[in-house]
This record gives sequence, C-alpha cells and structure tokens, in this order.
Amino acid sequence: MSNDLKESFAHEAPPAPAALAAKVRTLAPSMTRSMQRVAEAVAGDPAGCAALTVTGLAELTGTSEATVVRTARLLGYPGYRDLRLALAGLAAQQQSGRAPAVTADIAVDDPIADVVAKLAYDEQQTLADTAAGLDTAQLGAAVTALANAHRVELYGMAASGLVAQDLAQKLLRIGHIAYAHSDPHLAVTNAVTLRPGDVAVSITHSGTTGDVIEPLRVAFEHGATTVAITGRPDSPVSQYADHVLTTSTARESELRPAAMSSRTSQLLVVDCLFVGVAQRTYETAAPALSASYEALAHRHRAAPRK
Amino acid sequence: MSNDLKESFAHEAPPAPAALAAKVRTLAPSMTRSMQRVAEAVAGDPAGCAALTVTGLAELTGTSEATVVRTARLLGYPGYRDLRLALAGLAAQQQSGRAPAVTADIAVDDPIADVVAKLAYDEQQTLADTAAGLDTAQLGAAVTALANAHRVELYGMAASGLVAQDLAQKLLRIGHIAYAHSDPHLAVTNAVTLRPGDVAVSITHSGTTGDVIEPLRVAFEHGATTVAITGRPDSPVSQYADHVLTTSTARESELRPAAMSSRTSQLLVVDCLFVGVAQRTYETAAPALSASYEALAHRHRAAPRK
DNA sequence: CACCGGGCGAAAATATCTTTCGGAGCGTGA
DNA sequence: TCACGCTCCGAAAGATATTTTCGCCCGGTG
Repeated sequence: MSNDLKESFAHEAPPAPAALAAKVRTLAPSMTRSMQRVAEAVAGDPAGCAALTVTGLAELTGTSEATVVRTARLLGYPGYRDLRLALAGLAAQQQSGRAPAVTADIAVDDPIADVVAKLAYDEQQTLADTAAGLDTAQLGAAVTALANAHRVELYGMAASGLVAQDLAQKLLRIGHIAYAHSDPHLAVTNAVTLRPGDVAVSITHSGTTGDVIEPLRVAFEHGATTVAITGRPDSPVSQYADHVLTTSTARESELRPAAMSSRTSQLLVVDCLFVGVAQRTYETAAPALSASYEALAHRHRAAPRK
Repeated sequence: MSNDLKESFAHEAPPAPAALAAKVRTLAPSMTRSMQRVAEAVAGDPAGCAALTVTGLAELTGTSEATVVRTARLLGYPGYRDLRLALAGLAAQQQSGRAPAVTADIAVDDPIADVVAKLAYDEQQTLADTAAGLDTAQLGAAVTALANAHRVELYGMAASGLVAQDLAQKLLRIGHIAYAHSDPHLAVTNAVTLRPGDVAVSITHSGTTGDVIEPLRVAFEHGATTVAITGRPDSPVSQYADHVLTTSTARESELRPAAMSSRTSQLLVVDCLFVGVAQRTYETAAPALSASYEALAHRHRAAPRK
C-alpha cells in the first residue's frame, strides 16, 4: 500500500536508454555544482563510467557516493545501479555504431585484430553478394539433376578442388555416388564414362581453367547433365554447361587473393546444392546422415564434460 | 606468484561484448546442467536478465546464486556484475540493431530461395561470431610461430582436412613449406620427424578426433610448436596445443550439419593465419604470389572479351 | 552577529554479489 | 550390489557495492 504512493510520485516513467546525453544537457542547469561534475563525467565517457562503482565515480569526480546517487535519480533512474546499466548499453551502441569502418584493404602493417575484422567483413559481404546474385531457377534445376543423378562427378583444381571435394563428401554422406577429381587426366578419362542421367559439375572461378573445362565438355558430349559453378557466367566453361551457377567476385588485393572470396562464394553455392538435394531425397538422406554419425563415434575420445 | 598460474590458465582475456550468444554456444557443451539453464536464459533474453539481480536470475532459472556466478565466470567475466553490464550492452545493441533475420531452421519443404537466404544468413552469423570470439593474442602467437617455422604440418580429417589443405595450398604459394595430412598413420609417422622450430596444426571441430590428436601429441612431445583450431577450447586436443584458436559453434539442424558452419569458421581462422603470415614475410611472400599467378597463366583459356 | 536553508559528504544501513563448505547425486570398479 | 570417489550444486557466511541517514558547513539574510 505504501508503495502506491511512492510509485505514483516517481512519474519519470521511462529511464532514458540512449538519449542520455540530451537529458544531461537539459537537466544540467538545475543541478548543483557537484552533480554537474558527475553528469559531465557520465556524458563524457559512458563506457569508462560504466566500469566504475559508485565509490569509483565519486572519487573520480571528487564528490561523494551520495551525490552520485542523487545525480542518477535526477536523470530519471531509480538508483546508480540502473544508471550504470544504461551507461553500458549506451557504450555498446556507440561501439557498434562505428563498426563498419573496416572496409579498407588489408595493409601490410595492419594489426592482427584489424585483419580479423576486415576478413570477416569481406567474407560476409561475399556471402550476401552471392546469395543475392544466385539464380534460384538454375539452382533448382541443378538440384533436381543432382538429386536424380545416377552418379555425380565433380571437377575442380586447387582451391576449387577443395570445394568439389567438400560437396563430394557431403553427397556421399547422404548416400549419393559422388567423387571429386583434381587430376586433369583422370578427370577426362572419368568423364568419358558418363552417360545420360549422370551429372558432371565443374567448379572454376575464372571460368577459363582448361583442366576442368575439358572434362565438362566430354561429359556434355556424352549426354550427361552438366553444371558449371563459376564467377564468370559468360566464360568458356558455360559453353558446355546445362546449368550455370554464378558465384560472386569480390575485389581482391595483394594480401587477399581472389581465391579467398571465390572459395567462400563457391562453398555457399555448394551448400545450397547439398541442402537442396538432401531435401529432395529426405527419406534416404536423413537415416544416412545419422548412420554416418554413429559410424564415426568410436573415433572420438570422450568429451570432457568440464 | 600463485596467482600467475591461475591467471595464465584463464587465458580468456577479453570478456565478450556482443559475441555473447556465440560464446554461450561454444561453451555450452562443457557446462553442467544448471549452468546451461542459466546460460540459456541469458542468451534467450539478455534484456530481461540484465534487469535481474543474481538472486533474481537464480530464482528464475531455479538454481542458486553460486551457479549464476559460476556461469558468469565461465563466460569470461570476473563476476555476475560484469556479465550483467555486458547483457545490458547486448540488449541495447539488439534494440538499435535491425530485427533478427530469418533465424528459423531449414525445413524439408523450404523453397530453394529460402534455403539460400537462410544458409547465407547463418554463415554470415558464423563469421561474425568467429571474428568476435577469436583470441587475437593466441592468433598473433600462432602467426609468429608459422611465419618463423622451418616446416609446417597440418592435420585434419574429412571436412577439416579440406580446411587443412586450403591453408597448406596458400602457405605453399607464398614460399612456406606446408603439407596437410588426412591419413592418420602417415600423420603420426610424419609428426615424429618434427623438431623445435617446426609447427604442427591440428584442426578438429569437436576437439575429440583421436586421429588428429595423436599427431599433435607426438609433435608436441618432439618439441615442435603446436596449434589447435577447434570449437571446443577445453577439449582433449588443447592438451597438446601451445596455441588454441577457437572457432564458433552454430546451432545445427538435421539439414544443416554442424560441419557446415564449423567449416566456415575454420576457414576464417585459417585465412587470418595466412594473411598474418603473409604480412610478416611480405618481402618473400609478395613475389612468390605473383610468380604463382604467372605460372598458372597458360592453363587458362583466353578470357571472353566481354 | 545570530539565524536559516540547502548542498554536501561521512558513515550507518541495506542490498547485492562472492566465496566457502558440505551434502547429494552419479558413474566406476570391485 | 555396494562402496568409493568424483563432481555438481545450493545454503549460508563473508565481502562489496549501493542507498539512506544525519548533521556539518557554507553562503545568504535580518
């Protein structure tokens, strides 16, 4: 009961979240000298003050705990504790506000933390670009072909070869026959054996890698369904591709070779293919997935619970 | 003095500001039941929890104050008070930030366009989490070791094996001696030949893959510098690692195996290592890079003029 | 010069957080 | 199955931080 009175009196309903600096300015004139000192410190360095206890802030401003609490009250908070929380929030907002300042190229003398931030940002950008630029019709067609394929052969060299292997591994896990080839000779001889109903996939960022174009051509001519994953949809590789999936091309720099972002982009495409196939063949894919988990269980040491 | 030991063990240097959800996921498996309850509440409703005292949160989660504090510690904060501040910051960020995008799991009947969007978003999230959770001190140390290494050997199985190969390929391109191994037997026999000045890197998401722990142990015992890239910093693999680089753990679902996001995360770490090494050895790395470009030129067909 | 009133801080009172300690539950090996 | 040892967990003591109380001090005033 006595609470009712108390609450109705504290009509400063919403404690300001971010509009704190403004509130300080508004209320400053009505503050006493000591309180102004506190308010000033708070407005000037929210992050720093958030790290301080009442006592700490009192000392910093050369005042007392009581004054700090009074100031917090004046600013509309129930006490210092809540002001401090608001301060932490404000600091976090400011922090995140100036985040996207890392678009610059990576320089030789960048500190390691910047490298991490820039790389992460660039790769995020690459993912967004790829997703935006992906032709879902082509993707759907490719998924259909893969899902119904009797056999899938993947061709890719160097970094793209790893992407090919990644897809092969995943398709194998859900019971599809899929192999990746990095040896140009074997790739071609392998392509010769393909027939209608089989699928060949070539992965090349430039679209001009002869070593993966050849097997795709052979596969194409033997009647297999062919898919190209490339950053250049108008490149030679597309000639022999029934379905072309376009990866994005990010600007590269000396310290960030194109292989990096093209790989990210290719992997996203490959993941989409995989999930698409898994969806279409869910009946067999799901049990195959869990079976492969169990089969590997004994190769893992007991996990530490603590 | 006795403190030194204690602190050096708690090498989780920076209390996470916004990467809290990621940290919860990373550490959740190593948590006890009660602590998981707390972590869950915290990750689920940062704003709500920020308004609660230790006692309040303990009651909400049906646990005790002690457990709440323990959880806060595990997450890298000195105590609950600091976790609470971080929570307030997180809440403020979420408030100001845009709405949470398509966070839903991928369903069997999702149209292909949704699959693309969800995968892209999830991978972006993974990148952000990884970047936020990466310990730059450990990363820097690992880079230094790699840059000065006489020889680098990489161990990884299945998907992680591809990541290992990716790094090996890139290091080779800038003139470093680096090889990736996927054959457990060869890996161990190879590790035996390592000596001080050499570097061994094991990549395993679970941290429990015996096949890559063994070679790392052997390398460690032979005096080589060892690095572990894992999603579980407290797992067995870390035992033999001079430097532990933590990758993020995303929630997985049936159609989105953990391998997908862990691979993304691992690749970011590996890219950071590569760029770091390239920076440190720029004098030799730069010419090596352009030389390898030229060497491959003749394997590309004429690019289409338009 | 005595008085008054509000601003202010020291210190008590309270709330909150941290640590300690021992009991309960659980897996392990005999 | 039972005893053992282990870790997990919460109650309560102990330490900090916050809020409140109380009265001094200072400047203005009659």
